[in-house]
Amino acid sequence: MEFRHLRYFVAVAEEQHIGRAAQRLSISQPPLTRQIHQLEDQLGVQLFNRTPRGMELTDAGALFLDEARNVLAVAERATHRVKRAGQGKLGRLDIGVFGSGILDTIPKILLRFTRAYPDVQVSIHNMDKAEQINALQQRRINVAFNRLMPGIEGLETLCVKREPLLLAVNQTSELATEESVPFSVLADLPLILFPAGNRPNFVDQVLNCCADRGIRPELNQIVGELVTAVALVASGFGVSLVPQSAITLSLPGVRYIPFSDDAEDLSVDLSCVYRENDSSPIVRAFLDELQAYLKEESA
Amino acid sequence: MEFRHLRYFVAVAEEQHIGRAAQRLSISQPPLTRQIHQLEDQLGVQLFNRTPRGMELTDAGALFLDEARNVLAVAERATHRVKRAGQGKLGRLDIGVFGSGILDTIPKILLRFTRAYPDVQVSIHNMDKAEQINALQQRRINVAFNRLMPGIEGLETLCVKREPLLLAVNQTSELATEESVPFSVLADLPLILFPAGNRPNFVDQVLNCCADRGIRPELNQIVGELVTAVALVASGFGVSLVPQSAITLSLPGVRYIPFSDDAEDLSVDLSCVYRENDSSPIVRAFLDELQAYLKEESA
DNA sequence: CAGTATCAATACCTATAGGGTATTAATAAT
DNA sequence: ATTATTAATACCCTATAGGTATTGATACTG
Repeated sequence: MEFRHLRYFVAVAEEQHIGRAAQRLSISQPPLTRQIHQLEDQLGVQLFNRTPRGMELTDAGALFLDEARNVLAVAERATHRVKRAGQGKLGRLDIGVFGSGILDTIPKILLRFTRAYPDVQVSIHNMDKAEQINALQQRRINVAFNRLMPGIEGLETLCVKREPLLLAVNQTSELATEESVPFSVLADLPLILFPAGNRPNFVDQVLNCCADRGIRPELNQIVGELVTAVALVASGFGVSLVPQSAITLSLPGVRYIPFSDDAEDLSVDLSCVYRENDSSPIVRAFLDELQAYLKEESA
Repeated sequence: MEFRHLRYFVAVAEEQHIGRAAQRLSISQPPLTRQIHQLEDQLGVQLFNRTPRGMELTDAGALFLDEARNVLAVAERATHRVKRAGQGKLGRLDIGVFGSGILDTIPKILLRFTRAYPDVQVSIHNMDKAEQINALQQRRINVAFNRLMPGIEGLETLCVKREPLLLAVNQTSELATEESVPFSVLADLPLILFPAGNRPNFVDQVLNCCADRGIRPELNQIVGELVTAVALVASGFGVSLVPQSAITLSLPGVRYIPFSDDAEDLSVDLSCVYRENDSSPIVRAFLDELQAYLKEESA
C-alpha cells in the first residue's frame, strides 16, 4: 500500500463517484478504478459497494476513511515538521555559557533568536571553558560563549563583543569619586581576580597587563567568578577588574571606574564558539541571527 | 512522497548504512541511494550526513525518523483495523428490539455474539414494530427482533423461536392450581392483552384464535406491553396470554399455566429481521452466530 | 606514503506498473 | 425499448523503480 492508494481512496469516498474523483485527482477513470481495486485486494476488504449511481462506502470502508484521513494528516504533519526543522525553525539548541558573559550580551542575542525562532527549544548550560570545549566536541552542546577562547582544531570562534575593563572599587575608597583612573593605581591596591580553575585565563590576562607595564599588583585572592569578586569588593576586601557589562550588576557600595589609559589590552572579548562545518540548520540560523545582531550593534 | 520512501528512510536511519539497509529491504544499493535522495529533494531537507563510514542522521533527520515511524505505525493500525472490520470483528451493530423478546432469547443470542466479537459495539434500541421496519429501511439499525413480522419487500425474516402461549392467572384464581387448562376457559375470564399501537398485532392473533374456536372472550383492556399486562394480572384485574419465555418474569402472585390444547396457533414466534442482501460483515457475522445458536438450541 | 578497503554516488539498462484511450457491461431513468 | 450514466475491461505507452557495473571519495593499513 502506498500513499497514492489512500489519496485516491479518500477522493473516491468523498465524491462517491470514480469519474469525479478521477477528475479531481487529474487522472483518468480507468487507472483510478484499478487502484481502488488494488487497495481492496491488498486489504482483503471490500471498501465500496458499486451501485449504478456510483460508489458507496461499506461500513469497513467508512472506518477506513477515518483511518486514511488520519494517516494522511499524520504524514502531512511529519513533512511540515521536518521542513521546519530543515529551516532551523524547529528543534533544540544547546548553549554553554560561563560567568560574566551572561550579564549583558548573551541575553540580548538569545532574546533576539527566541523571538525569531519561537519553536526552537533553547537550553542554557553553565559550564567552564574546558567543559564547553569538551561538550562541543562531543556534540552535547551546539554553541558556547566564553572569553579568551583559544583557537581549537575543529572549532570556529566568532568575537561577539570587545569591552573595556573597568576598575571595581568600594565607594569608601578614595578613588571612588574619580571619573577615571590610570591603570597604574593597581600597584597600590589589593586585587581580587577570577575565575578559579584552568589557567591561563582572565587572571593571566590581567597579570600580563601589569607585567607589561612593570606593575606588580598585590594579588589578594582568586575567586570562582565575577559575581563573587564584585561581592568581595562590596565588602571592602579590595578592588577588582571587570568587563564593562558588569555595570548591570549594581551591588550596593560598588563603583565602576574606567581607566584613563587608552590601551587595547585593557579590554576583554566575548566569543561565540561552534563546530566548524556544523551544517545544522538551527546552528546556522543562530549564527545568522548573531551576525545580524552584531551588524545592528555596530551601526 | 510514498510509504516506500518512509520505509526506506527508516531502514537507512536504523542501519546507518545504505548497503545494509538495501540488503534488509531486499533491493540493491543504488536504487536505495536514489530513493533517499528523492525523499530529501522532495522535503527540501538534508536528512543524512554522508560520512565515509556510512549515513548519519542530521537533527532534522532524527526528528523525521520519529515522525516516519509514527506514520508507519498509524498506517499499520489503519490496515489492521479495516481488516478486522472486513471480517466483522470491529464496528457497531444496532439492534431494534421490542417487548417480550428481550426476556429470554435475545439476551442469549447477544451474549453469544458479544463474546465471539468483543470489539463490535452492540447498541440496543427499543422501538415498536413500525419503527423497526422504518429504521431498518433507513439503515439506522442493522437487525430487529419482533414477533409476527409481516413479509416486507427488501427485508428478510428469520424465525428465531416459536414458543407456546401460556395463560397468566392470579394465584387466587380457582385455575391457579391446575396443571393445564383448555383454551376455552378464556370465554369466562376478563382478558388483558397487549401491545397497544399499530394493529394487527398479537392482540389480533389471540382474538383470531378465539374466533376460530367460537369463543368470545371478555376483552378487559389492551395495555402497552407484556410487563404491564402481567403486572395487572398480579393485581387481580384478570388473566393474560403470554409467550412461554415470560416465565422468567416472576411477579408475585402470578402463575403461568400451559394450555392442554395441542394447537399450532396457540404459539407465537420471535423473528430476526434484516435487510436482504446486506453485505455488512458484521451483520453476516451476527447472522452466522444466530444460526449457530439455533442449531445448538435444536440439538 | 602508497595501496587497499569501504562507503555512497553515478551511468546505464531492464522491467514493472501506473496512467492513458477506447470500449464494454450493467443498471437506472425516460 | 431506448438512452444515459456508471464502473469495469482490454490494450497500449511511458515513467520510474530496481538491477548491474563502475566511479569517486575517504579512512584504514602495511
